[in-house]
Amino acid sequence: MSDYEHTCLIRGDGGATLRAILDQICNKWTLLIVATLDRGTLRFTDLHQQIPGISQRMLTLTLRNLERDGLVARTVYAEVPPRVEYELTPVGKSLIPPALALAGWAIEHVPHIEASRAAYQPKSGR
Amino acid sequence: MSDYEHTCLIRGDGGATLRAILDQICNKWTLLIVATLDRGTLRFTDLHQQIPGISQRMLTLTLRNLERDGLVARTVYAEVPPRVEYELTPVGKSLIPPALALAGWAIEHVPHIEASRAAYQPKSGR
DNA sequence: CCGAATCCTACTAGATACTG
DNA sequence: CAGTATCTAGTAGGATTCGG
Repeated sequence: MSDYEHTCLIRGDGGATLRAILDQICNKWTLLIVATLDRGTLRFTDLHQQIPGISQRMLTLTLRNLERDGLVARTVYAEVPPRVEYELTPVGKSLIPPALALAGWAIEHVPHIEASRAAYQPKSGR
Repeated sequence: MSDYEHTCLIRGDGGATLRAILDQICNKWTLLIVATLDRGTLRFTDLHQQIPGISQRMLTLTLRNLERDGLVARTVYAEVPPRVEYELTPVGKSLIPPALALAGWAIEHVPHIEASRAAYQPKSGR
C-alpha cells in the first residue's frame, strides 16, 4: 500500500492530535522512562539512577503525566520507609513497538543526517 | 521477538541520539511538512497554504532544518519571479513509515488517553 | 525514600513589518 | 514569490530547598 493514502493520518486534523501525543512523548524524558520501565517494575530511586542526568523534578513531572495518561501505573505501599513502584500499563507497553520503529529509523539514519549537517552550507547569510 | 532486547535502541546512549532526532521531528511543524511533501514537490507558497496556521518564519526555519539534515531538497530556479521548490529526499521519504506507525498508535490510543486524563485524580495535593 | 515548592534561565514559536 | 529581521510571550527544564 502506498504512503499517500495514509499520510492523512499525520495530516489528519491539521496534525493537532498527533502533535499533542508527540509533544507528550518527545518531552525529553518520557520515552526514556517508558523504555526503562519496559524492563520491569521499578521504584522511584531506581528510575532516578537508571536514567542518567534526570532531575528529581523532571522524573516526578514526567511520571505524573504518564500516570495521568494511563501509560504508567503508580503503586504506593504504606510502609516505613515509603515505597512507590512504577510499571507500564498495557497501553504503555503498546507504545514500545512504534517507538522502536522510530528509534530504528533514527539510529539507521543518524550517520546520513550528521554527514548532511556537516556538509551543509547555508546559501544566504547564516 | 521480545521488546526487551530492543529497548536498548531507545536507551542506547542514554537516549541522547534518539532524542536529538525526536526533538527535530517533534518541533510542531516538521512532521506536518514532511507528510505534506510526501504528496509531491511543492513551492513555498503552496506549503504555506496547505499547512494551516504556520507562519512564514516557522515554515522557513523548519524547511532549513530539514534541508540541513538532508530530508528535504531545495531547488531554486533563477527566474523572475523567483521560484523555489521543495521535495522529499529518499531519506525524508523513509521517515514516513515509522512516523505513520507512531501516528497510528496515537490515533488508536487517543480515546483511552483522554478518558484516563478525565478520570485522573491527583492523589496528593495539587 | 519519595516527593512538592520555588526560583531561574534558555529556548521556541508567534506576530508583524520589511526586502531582493 | 520567497524569504529576513525584530520583538515578545510562553514553556520546558535545571538547581535548590523543604516536607511527610
